[in-house]
Amino acid sequence: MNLPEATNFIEQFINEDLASGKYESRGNEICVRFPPEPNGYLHIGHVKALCINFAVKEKYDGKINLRMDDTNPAKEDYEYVNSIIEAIKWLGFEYDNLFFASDYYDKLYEIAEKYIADGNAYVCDLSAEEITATRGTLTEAGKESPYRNRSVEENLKLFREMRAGKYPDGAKVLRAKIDMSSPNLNMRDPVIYRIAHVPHYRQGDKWCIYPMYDFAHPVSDALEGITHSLCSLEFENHRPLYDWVIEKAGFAQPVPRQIEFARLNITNMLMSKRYLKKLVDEGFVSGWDDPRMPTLVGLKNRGVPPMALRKFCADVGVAKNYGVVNIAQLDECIRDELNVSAERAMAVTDPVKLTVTNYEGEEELDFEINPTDGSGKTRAVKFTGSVFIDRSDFALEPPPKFKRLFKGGYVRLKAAYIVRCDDVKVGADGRVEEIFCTYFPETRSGSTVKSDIKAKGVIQWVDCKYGVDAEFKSFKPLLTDELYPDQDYAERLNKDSVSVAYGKVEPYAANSAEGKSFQLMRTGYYKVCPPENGMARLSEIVSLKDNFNK
RNA sequence: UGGGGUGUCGCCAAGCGGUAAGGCACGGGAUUUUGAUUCCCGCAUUCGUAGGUUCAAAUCCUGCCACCCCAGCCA
Repeated sequence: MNLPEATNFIEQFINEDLASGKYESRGNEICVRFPPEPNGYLHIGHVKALCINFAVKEKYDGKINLRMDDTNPAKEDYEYVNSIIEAIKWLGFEYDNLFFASDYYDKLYEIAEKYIADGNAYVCDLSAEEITATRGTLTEAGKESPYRNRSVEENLKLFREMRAGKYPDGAKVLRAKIDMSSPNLNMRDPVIYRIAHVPHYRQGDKWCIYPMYDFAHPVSDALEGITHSLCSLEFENHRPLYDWVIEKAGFAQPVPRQIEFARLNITNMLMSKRYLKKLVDEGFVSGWDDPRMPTLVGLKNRGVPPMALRKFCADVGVAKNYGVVNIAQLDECIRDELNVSAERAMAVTDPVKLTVTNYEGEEELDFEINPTDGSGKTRAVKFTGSVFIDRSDFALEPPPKFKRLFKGGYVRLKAAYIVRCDDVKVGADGRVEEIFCTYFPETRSGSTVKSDIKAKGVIQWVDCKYGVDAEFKSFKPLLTDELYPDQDYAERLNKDSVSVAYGKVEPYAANSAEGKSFQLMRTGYYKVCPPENGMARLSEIVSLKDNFNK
């Protein structure tokens, strides 16, 4: 199932809770949730959270909810919720329920009134700037708001008026009454409701006050009966508030427990929604699904198999250390998946003509579709004795250990014959223009005839008569020097991030369905794109390992 | 300088008092009609650091050092 095994410390907490008998009243059912805010597309960083949560669900035979954490109407939209649902489906995950925090607005409001009634919340008239100014600093306590001790009646009246739309944005907020001198800034009377005369994509104009994350999230978890609320490290400081909110709301035991883990970082991969959105908005990429994007649609569009992403997360594991995984590890997972699933095809990205001078006519040869899947299946490849080979497969002056072709040398044309290079036509500029060879009929691929002729290497080729013109596009990753570049990042990210080569490819690959992936031998894994003016087009998913050029 | 976290191989990461898993990367070898794959083999006497407790410590205690997070009416 490709689920992370290393959920170790998370499992430890869950096991503790289970052992304590905390969940006996609920049949010991473990319930988790994946709570994205629908304000952007899911990216590879989210896959980690998804994998961890689904691993827990699987391990404990529990339940998992997908919950849209949509409490900020200014940023959210259906476009995003749909994309999130599709991305999760693409990864092959099946959640038990789809919920929306916005469906809890009534309940949330009710709890807010309870807070007021219990003296745990108050309406504050301070401006945002004033609240910031009175919050104190890391080392100094904050000052209590002059509105902190309003009566329950007044608070209730004011809060209801806020809801009724009597006040403009920013005029008032509802604050939790906790401790202005807490060393944890999150406990210094955090705002839990703000006024925003902004229509909500699902609730329309029903509300003009919206709950804040710190209030809505714990309550949502509790309402759904979540037992373990897994989130990233930056919420550690919020945990006391998380617990406070649930306790004061009066939820019955067992209440959810928040557990934090380190989020995923990958070298050379930008993982901040904010920057990704900027790349899209400013047109540096074609969209959220641009193949250079680390979004799931981007990765999908590039041709990355979903299971490669899952395996990657499983390999990387879960911990609380801040870490940056080398992208080589991701690439390896992608190759690993494609190695057994992608058919092989021959292509040359820098063609040089090779003529077999003693060959006449044409024939069909058997070409193994995928030597690693154990099927042994072959397909036919036409050969006319006149082919293109890659420039890098021939050397005027072969370097040591060179296994490919050079004058006087022997090499096997993959799936065909061993040939010997007799002559080379070199242009005035020193470039090889054509290679002339002799072939040996008894060395035909698959032949049982014994032959003393041996070749050290095998090279690929595309027949001159049948080969198809092709464009090979490669995407370099969106490079960053640091994780969150301050400026010029978009220019740098975009610079040279696409490169194109033109060459020849077998008609088999050229005529394959769009989206099919091939391993272009000794080059990389490529995805078939729709052809344009008679030219086949393939785009790189990930390059192959190359021990020679290293 | 307050609080909350984290420090184990180049990069992730197990380990929870009994003498350092695994993956990626790297190096070497074997097989190979992809210099791919596969397959072997190697790769931390050492766990941020300094002390202490113990027959025994990466694991317990103490001090120190480094890095990350927190002062949104974002999530």
